[in-house]
Amino acid sequence: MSSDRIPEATVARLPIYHRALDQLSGDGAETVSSGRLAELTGVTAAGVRKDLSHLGSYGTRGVGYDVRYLLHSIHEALGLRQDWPVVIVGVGNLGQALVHYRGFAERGFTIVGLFDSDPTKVGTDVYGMPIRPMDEVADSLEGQPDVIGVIATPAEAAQQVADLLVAAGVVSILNFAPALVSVPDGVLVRKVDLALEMQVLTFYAQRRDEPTAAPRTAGGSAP
Amino acid sequence: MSSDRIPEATVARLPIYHRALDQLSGDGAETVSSGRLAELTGVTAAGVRKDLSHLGSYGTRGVGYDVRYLLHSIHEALGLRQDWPVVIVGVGNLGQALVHYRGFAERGFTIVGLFDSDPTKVGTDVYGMPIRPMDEVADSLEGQPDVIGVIATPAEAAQQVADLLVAAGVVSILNFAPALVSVPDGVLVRKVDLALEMQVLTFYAQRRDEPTAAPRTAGGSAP
DNA sequence: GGTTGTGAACAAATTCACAGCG
DNA sequence: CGCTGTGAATTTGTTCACAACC
Repeated sequence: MSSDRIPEATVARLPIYHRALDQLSGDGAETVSSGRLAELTGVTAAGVRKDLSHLGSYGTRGVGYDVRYLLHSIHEALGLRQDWPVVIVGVGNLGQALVHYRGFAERGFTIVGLFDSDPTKVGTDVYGMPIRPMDEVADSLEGQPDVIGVIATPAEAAQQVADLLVAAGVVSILNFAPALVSVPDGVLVRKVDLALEMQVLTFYAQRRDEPTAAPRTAGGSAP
Repeated sequence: MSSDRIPEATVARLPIYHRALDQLSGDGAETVSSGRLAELTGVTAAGVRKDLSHLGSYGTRGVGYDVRYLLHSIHEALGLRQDWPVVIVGVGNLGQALVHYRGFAERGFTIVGLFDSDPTKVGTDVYGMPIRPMDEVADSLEGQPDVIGVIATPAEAAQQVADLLVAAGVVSILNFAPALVSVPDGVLVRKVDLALEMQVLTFYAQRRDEPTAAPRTAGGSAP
């Protein structure tokens, strides 16, 4: 159903479909079946159909989905029509990796500011962008709506940085620091924890040969 | 129940409890209640109790959980008693970020090899570790059991690298490339997608002021 | 008193299976 | 005939509420 609210689990898979469709589109494919999308994404065919049905994007029975139309629908649904300004706080290796990350620019994320508390970093450039001191965060966002703040600092600084970002008017935060940050209502936070997935992996790895539990060839948000 | 299989959702939260307990332990706390753990992790108190009940780790009614004992239990459950050797393939910014990542060494992950296909990188050092050519992956893992392979290459190379790792005997893979990799049965794969969470964020961000769906202050695996 | 452990109720997500349609 | 869309069944996960216990 098109008008229903899209389930969280489905939302988490939309970027995966988006990527697959992007590739299919680049390869010149006109249509794609749920079965083929299943292969490309690791979701089951029925799962693909259910997910897509929430978008209201109609496929054609006996044929499949129109690649360009579906890509467009998901693009819109994810809010990727507009460009999203991003500020990155903490320009260590992870921060730099994010600056260089191709996927960002490709998907409409524009980095508008880099900030770090380390005075030896402030003033230097990363990819032509100057690293600025923390106390300039608020000023630099003056008048910019819908800015996404990225926390790429050590865990200890995370809450402080989150407070700073919120004070500067940021309403969406992606937190790479391995720490829980609390924010006022109305501010969205999502977190990515590099070590967490590794630890989940060891949980299943050590049980690999035991007769017990069936693990999974699953990914962070796959099958 | 101690003997039941631990639900996947619970497993995904164990590292979060582990971190909170690590901190509590460092602060000298002897016991902790499910309510306090809830505050520290963003899980509900009842959720904490249910999760911990799967470990069979008994708390004490009226008192709470013994911090050190619980930390130990989770440590064991996650398989962190042993040291896990890790090879990183792809030493771009992300690969380097992983090499520098404090959390890794702290949790018993030891990087035993860095590999890259770029000849200008091969031979150079990162943090005292030499970057080696791809064709040495198999040799370098000779006789090493339980190695975890990390894919930190661009998407195009991911499948190829996965094949290489599997051929070298790796049975657990953490994939940071935004691509699905397929592996034989018995090989575990988990994936982390840096851009995915950002796109999920924009999905909810654009709906922020609409009268519709209630978003979430949720994180990748939180409330 | 405070806090755990858990069955029972509820909600969300996945899988099945098939009718419906091009 | 092939493939979508979807109700129904199933599984998985979360929340509630309270008895059991220190």
